Amino acid sequence: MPFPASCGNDQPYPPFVSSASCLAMASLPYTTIPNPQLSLSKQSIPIELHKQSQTHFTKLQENAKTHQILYQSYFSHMSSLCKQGQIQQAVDLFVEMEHKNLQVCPEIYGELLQGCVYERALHTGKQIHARIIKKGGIFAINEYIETKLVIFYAKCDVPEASNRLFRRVRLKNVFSWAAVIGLNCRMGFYQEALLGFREMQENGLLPDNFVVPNVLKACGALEWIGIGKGVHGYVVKLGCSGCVFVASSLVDMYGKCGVLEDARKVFDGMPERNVVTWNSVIVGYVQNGLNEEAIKVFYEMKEAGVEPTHVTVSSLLSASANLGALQEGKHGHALAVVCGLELNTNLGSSLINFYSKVGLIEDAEMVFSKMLEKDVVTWNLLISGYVQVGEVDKALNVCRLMRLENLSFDSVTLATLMSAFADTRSLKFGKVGHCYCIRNNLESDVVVVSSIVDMYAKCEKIDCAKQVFNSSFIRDLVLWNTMLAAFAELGHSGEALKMFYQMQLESVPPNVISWNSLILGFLKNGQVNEAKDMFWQMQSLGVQPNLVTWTTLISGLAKSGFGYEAILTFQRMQEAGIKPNVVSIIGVLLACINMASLQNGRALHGHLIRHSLYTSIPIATSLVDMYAKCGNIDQAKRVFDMIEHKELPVYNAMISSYALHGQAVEALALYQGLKEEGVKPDYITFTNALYACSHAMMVNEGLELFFDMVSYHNINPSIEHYGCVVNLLSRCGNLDEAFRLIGTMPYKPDAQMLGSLLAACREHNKIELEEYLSNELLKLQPDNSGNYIAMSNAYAAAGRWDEVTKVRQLMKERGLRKIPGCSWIQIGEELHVFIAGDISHPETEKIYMTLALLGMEMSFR
DNA sequence: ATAGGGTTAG
Repeated sequence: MPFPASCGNDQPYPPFVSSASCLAMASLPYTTIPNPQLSLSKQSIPIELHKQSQTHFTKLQENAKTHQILYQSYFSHMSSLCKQGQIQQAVDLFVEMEHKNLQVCPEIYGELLQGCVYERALHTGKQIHARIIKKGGIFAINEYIETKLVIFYAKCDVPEASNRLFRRVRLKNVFSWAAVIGLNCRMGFYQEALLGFREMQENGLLPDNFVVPNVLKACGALEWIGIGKGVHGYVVKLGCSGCVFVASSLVDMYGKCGVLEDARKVFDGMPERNVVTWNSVIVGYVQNGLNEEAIKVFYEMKEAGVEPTHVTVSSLLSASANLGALQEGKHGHALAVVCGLELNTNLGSSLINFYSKVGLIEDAEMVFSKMLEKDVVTWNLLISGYVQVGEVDKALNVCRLMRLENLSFDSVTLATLMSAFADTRSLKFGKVGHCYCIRNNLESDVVVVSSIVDMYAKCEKIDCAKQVFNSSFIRDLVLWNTMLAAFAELGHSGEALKMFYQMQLESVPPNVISWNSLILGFLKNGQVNEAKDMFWQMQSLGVQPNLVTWTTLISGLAKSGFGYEAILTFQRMQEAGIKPNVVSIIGVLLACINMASLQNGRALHGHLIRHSLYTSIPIATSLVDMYAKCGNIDQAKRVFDMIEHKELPVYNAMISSYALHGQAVEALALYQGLKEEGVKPDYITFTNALYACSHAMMVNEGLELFFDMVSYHNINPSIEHYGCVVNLLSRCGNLDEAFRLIGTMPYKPDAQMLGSLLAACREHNKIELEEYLSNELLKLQPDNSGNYIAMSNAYAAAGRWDEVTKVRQLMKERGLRKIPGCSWIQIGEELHVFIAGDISHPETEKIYMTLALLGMEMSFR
């Protein structure tokens, strides 16, 4: 009994009431509904028919002689208006009927309420309800009207009224049950929906294919797979498993519960499928992280010739975004355009998400500007897009625009922003964000709390992080891991271990990430054996190490001086079937550097080429670094030359290599070269180039570089930059110039700078300055015994032997162990030596030997 | 009956 969806003039149509049939109907009891087919759906009423009814109505009104005929004509016209969605006109007509004192029957209220349901006209419906109550009698206690009222309130999303009325109805039918269960589903009261389903069956009513989809939706939302399977069995027994609606709901339910095998089984067994069925499978795969599968099904769907909808494209875009699949996502966008899909908030948001995940932020911006309607999700996605490419300022600007649109931030906005503040170490903004969360009750969201804790941890405020962590009463795995990682990063392995135990006491089982952080904490604290122990423990407890675990171990071993073991671990990782990525390869190259083993480095290079792992620029950059630091600058240059599209990091690595090998001319030539290639140098470039100059004592070139950096590249020099120039100037004997520079720089001179000045003073015989500098240096690093020696030497040089004795005394008092046997200094041809106490001290003996070799005379005091 | 966004480890 399908009713034609379209109603062109060429289509034969059931005749509407003719005047004759109207008269015939007039003799029937007035409860008769003119044409049962017409009550199916409001869209079914064609305009033509409506006009017909209008003419009939006027004609009848003129001719109507009897009360009943008039009533009937009103009724059918009103019913027609209701189904047209013109509820207000219908009500007006009703009022007119009352004025004419026409006797109305309960069905007329039912008809009006149905009209209100179509239009979701809550206010009008309430007025009708009020009239029903006012009328009382059979109108107020009429099961037909009561059921209609239940459905009306249910469809208008007023659960209180709907449930109260529903409880009063003695004879509950499938329709009212369906309405109430549906309402509970829409409101998110899934358990109530399922309880209703049970109660309905207990009352002996058979659920139909209108109720079942809602029940399955509730099962899916609650992830109650047991009940879901039960309903599946029930559906089969009822014989409605062939219904597309029911079967699609089953697919969706299994997908939501994560049982994709069963979802697929239902899907494969379906005799008839529609778009929703296909969409449900695709969505199921995407929501369970099986993005490749989702894309595969999408292509199968295309093959089957099914026209995609918004849902299809949205899901395809999600899968593409998760995989970073550029082609597929762009295909999705093209498809949306070709199919003429309107750019609604969902589709637009999916597009923005896709484009920002693959790094095409301009395309994301374009989609955003084309969208007519935007909601919080849309705005959040644009903000997140900017954060992902590191444009935090732009993200903040979008926040401002969002506020101008009178939209307020939600927990997603804040979590995104906090992660940006964590990445950029912006404590100030982070604090502002935290305050916003407190004011707007966003601290009740665990995700937000995690992002706040992480922000404080990354901004080196571990106490604040811990405080926020402690004040949160919901602690999920991610929050625990955030706190654990914070302690691990600092090398506070004891605290990390405490977190690790405590989370288990609070019934949160650790995952790979927890183990990885624990291992990192030990490695950062130099506890290599403990780290290795944890690596075995996790495996014996059934947690498989992943790429990050192996990489953590490899880099940690390399940094702790266990280069050989790091290389072995790298091999074992591959034996375990894990393919190395950029980070792990860089880690193992670091091992070669720390071992200064050119042999291992070469072998590794060969291995990378044989296994096609030598693909990315970061790896090539590390290779350059490795060859240079292992002593082979020529090989470093060869690797460098082989890189096709050179970017800044590669140049920086090569310049640093030249600097390391004292090849300042080559370093400066490369600096000129990168500028000619249109590459913009950064502060690292200048650090390396300045080191090269200072090493080669190229004063003019060094000063020119410094000038270039400040004037043409707008780079604020760091203390390291100043240090290079100060070193350069002082070593060339231009101490005055060096001190002038120190006077203008916005930093306090650090130990390294003072040390290099001290050395220059020594070289150039500036004894007074040496004394001053060693004093300053000692203030900076009171625990460094080398500084005491420098100071003692300075006093010795000045012949102030009393002061030397005092320094020795001071050292002893402070418990500094490495006390050398003597201080000595050569002034002109004269050598001054101070021997402290033990003359057989190894240091003293060393000096005797040296002096003897130099053929110098010694004067003692 | 089906769709879009955020937090943790190398």
